[in-house]
Amino acid sequence: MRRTGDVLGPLVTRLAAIGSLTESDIDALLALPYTLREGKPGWEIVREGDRPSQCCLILDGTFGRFKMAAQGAKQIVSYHIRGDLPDLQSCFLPAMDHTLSALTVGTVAFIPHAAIRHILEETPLLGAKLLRESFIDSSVTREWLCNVGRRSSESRIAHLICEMFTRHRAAGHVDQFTFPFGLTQVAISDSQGMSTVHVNRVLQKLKANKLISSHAKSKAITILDWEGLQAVGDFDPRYLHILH
Amino acid sequence: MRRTGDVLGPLVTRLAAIGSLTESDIDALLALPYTLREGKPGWEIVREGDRPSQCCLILDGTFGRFKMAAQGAKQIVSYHIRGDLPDLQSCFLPAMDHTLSALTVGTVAFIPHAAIRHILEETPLLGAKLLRESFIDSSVTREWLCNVGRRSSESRIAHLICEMFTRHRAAGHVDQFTFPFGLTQVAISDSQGMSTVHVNRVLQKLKANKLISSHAKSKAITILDWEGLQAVGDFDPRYLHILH
DNA sequence: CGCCGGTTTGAAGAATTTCAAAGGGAGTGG
DNA sequence: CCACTCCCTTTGAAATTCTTCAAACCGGCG
Repeated sequence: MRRTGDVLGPLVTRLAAIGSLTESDIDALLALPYTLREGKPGWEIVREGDRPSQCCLILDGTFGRFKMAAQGAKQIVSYHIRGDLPDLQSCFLPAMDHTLSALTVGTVAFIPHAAIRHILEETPLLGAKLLRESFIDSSVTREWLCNVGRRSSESRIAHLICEMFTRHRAAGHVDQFTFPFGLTQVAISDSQGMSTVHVNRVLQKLKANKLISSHAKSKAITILDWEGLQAVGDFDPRYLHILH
Repeated sequence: MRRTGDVLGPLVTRLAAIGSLTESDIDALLALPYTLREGKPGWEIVREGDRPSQCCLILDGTFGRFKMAAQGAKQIVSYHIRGDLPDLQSCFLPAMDHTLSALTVGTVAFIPHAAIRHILEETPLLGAKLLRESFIDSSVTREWLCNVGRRSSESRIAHLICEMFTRHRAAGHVDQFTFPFGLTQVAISDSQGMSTVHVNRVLQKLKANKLISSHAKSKAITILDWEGLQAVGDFDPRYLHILH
């Protein structure tokens, strides 16, 4: 990867992981205008109902998109890490139908819609590579639906860990089988449609079965048995559409 | 709506429901090349793993996209009716990550990827209107995830009925509060992550509470109490992004 | 030191699944 | 035209998973 020292390097890394990029693609991406911003857990970058004029590129940290159901129930519909463009849709649908917020400390770059539209209209081949990111995001949401709808709680959480490991690995975030996992058990429960208590018990079970271990201090997880975890989680990475 | 007698009229109706179309947009859409095909329940139009070279426009019937989880568990991730373009993503992601199949008898038009790509590249403004359909599809999937993850079974099914009613109404398929609903209870259970037995009981409860009534013969549902059904289903149609 | 968010534990209760079987309606073949 | 079959719906009852509630614990930080 060239010039990953650039601020927008994570975007290049991400798009390169899911499609091929030409030199001029990379130049165009790295030349995008942006504004940097940092925040702590709970920071709401865009809220349901907002009509943003810029897209958000995740540079560091873990972010989530969520919707509220009746009686304060929260459903996190996706997690986002370095290189993700979680709200490209806002270029196409004016009003946000969910909220994007920070789950850990993190940094994002805001890229004006106008700059994105310019790419989509003037260089549609590069535009298609950006859109691919969004289509993969949809694919991930479908897999999550499958997870919540049809997998046991143990399988669900194993699947989530497999997914986050695979995505962090593609983002170059992984040391062997250890990767950053700053999600609280509350966040996990809100994404998997279960209670916090149950998340806690399932995590204990995964640890007891020597599939994972966690390091509270470093907020990281180590996968002890990758094959076993994938089997328990019914995990097949094809839905992530990451090039091999 | 002009020229809705045209075979591709449902596409025009759909895109007009979610965005404005110019005369030349309509002409370009109606001039798209296509192949017609009909099928019965169980017909698999595109399968997981396929690399199709055309997109599928639904002209009649109800279709579903589904994924398989371990041990034969099926998760339906979306329903599709007249005017939907359920696999526009196949223009961007070569391999299908799910299967599209017919849930009732139905008719589709296949439109070659090349023709879609031509629109996206040559008339990006019209292309954006096509893409909007896909972004709304993602929004619907997120709402389903919220449904399955965080709503009670009664709320879930009420929500589903509200959604299908609203979509059918936008497609011009509705007579007062009666609309075609050809889904079996098995299909409902596979989409809502519950057992068939439970779906049956919840439907009985909705009927007992005078929220809906069903007509087995005509495979249709009548909503008896639209306000009440929306309240039970925690339904807010904004996620459908249908213009008022 | 004490607070605070997050994690862990126990126990009771509710929602939902599973299993098993019967009932109903539409279409098919004899 | 009847009998038969198939798919879908409906019912009952037991078993299980998961939630809820309530409280304790734990570690970092002001």
